[in-house]
Amino acid sequence: MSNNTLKNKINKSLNPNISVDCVIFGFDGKELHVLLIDRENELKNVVSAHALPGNLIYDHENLNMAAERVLKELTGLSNIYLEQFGAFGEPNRIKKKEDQPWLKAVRSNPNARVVTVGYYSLIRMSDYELNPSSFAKYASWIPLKDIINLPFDHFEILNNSIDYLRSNTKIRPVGYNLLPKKFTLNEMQKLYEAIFDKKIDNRNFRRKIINLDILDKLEEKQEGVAHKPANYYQFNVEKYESHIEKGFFKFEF
Amino acid sequence: MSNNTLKNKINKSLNPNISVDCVIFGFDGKELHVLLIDRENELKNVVSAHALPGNLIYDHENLNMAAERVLKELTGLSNIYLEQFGAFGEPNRIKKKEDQPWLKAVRSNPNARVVTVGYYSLIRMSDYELNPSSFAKYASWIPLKDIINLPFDHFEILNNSIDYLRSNTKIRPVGYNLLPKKFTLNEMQKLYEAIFDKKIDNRNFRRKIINLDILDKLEEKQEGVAHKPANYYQFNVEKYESHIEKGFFKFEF
DNA sequence: TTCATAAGCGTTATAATGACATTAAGTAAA
DNA sequence: TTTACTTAATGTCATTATAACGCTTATGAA
Repeated sequence: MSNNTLKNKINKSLNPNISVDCVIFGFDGKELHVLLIDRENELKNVVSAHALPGNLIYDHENLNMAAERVLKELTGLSNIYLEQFGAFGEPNRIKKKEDQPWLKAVRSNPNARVVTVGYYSLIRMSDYELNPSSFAKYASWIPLKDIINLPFDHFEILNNSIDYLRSNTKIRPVGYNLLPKKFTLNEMQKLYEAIFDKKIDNRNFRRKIINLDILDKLEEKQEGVAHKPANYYQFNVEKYESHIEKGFFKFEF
Repeated sequence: MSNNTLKNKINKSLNPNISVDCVIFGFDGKELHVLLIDRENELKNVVSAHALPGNLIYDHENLNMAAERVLKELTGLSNIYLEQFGAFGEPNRIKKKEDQPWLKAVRSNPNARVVTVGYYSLIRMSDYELNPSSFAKYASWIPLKDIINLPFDHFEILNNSIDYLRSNTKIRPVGYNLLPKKFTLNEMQKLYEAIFDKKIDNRNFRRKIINLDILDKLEEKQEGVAHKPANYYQFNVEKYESHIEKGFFKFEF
């Protein structure tokens, strides 16, 4: 084996100690959902069938690339903007007894100590529902409120990601990756209500979001609805980006 | 070797793939400083003598523990509250040519791919100046503005930590770990000015910080100063904690 | 005594906030 | 064609937060 071939081989190898886990949030217009993989495909009778999509990284890829790859491999999703929100490194984080069978089934080195880096993303649920890849059947949207435990430290990771999402949402606008291209202000408000899990006054929400000056009001209105049709809006990407660049602004209710 | 001894040996081993790096900020009343280690002690003629204190983690410790240990080993500092601000995992982050001699000098596996987790802390500079441990001579406070490059990706890590510190400071009060136990409002203002690198109106600063209701005004005043002596304040830990618990508040100028 | 220095206080005009109720525009059903 | 139903959309007001601004005070030093 030449030096080069060896090098390639090394570079393509999974690093036994570092993984990424992805928390993918979706919004169906009513509540937040999380995309979880169904481990029954790999092992019957696992204690908790669902888990965050995650896996070891390759030595030749950076953490973002790894998160994107792993997400694609496990759910079929690609071209997703992922944001890192924390590293999780308790030495016993994957040592729980009930998690061992699954680890042994999928890892060549199931006893290695693994530090994982958490990534999260907000996506349009419809994108995933409409374009299932061959892998898609192994993952599904679970309403956030129905998730009461997860294997490993995934439940802790999930809770961390929610905190992060909320913090983030308070200091920059959210929804560009989560709402449809065209959306009504009420749809956007519903999203904020879902994220913060509380009712928001509609007049104040509108005033505030309009004053941010990151949305363009379109000519188009809803059609075929049995009530006053709502105006469609879309993000003005330029203003939106510059707003995020410029930094913080308060966005609380 | 018994199974147990083997286990202990494994548990006590450095993980070749995961490190922590610490960005320790200090404040001397005027400007922010960063605690950097001096690598000349380990290798003469390194391109950049200074580096962030950091090293590989042990398999038996979690990331926080590792950061605390590494910091202690390299600088003598202990009992420091460290906060994670990000993971850095570019595959080539420690592959720069000029960094290789040092790596070869200090690492048993200098070619391993290492993902590092960044921690930062704010401490009273005087604590470190007054209590140098035997290791202390290998580290020193460098004014932030004088740091123009660092080995590996440490400069990027440093810049990330500054962003994080600023973001953090905008949404929660800072200074509990950075200011002396007793401090004047002007000292606190100077700290905020150092963090944001801008002048703040003193009347508005006072109003805002007082309204937060996290400080206790002490009876004590400055003594021996050639001007009106300032009142000392201290953090009211209970109110301070509950403020942080409760969550966000805007603190901008 | 006065000088230099930083401390500490207060007002005002403007902007942002939260609380609150009614009208408008469309479809569906009677 | 009228009425009912549903969600969209708008405005005011009292309160609070903000930014901008200048003067007085307490002390040690000269």
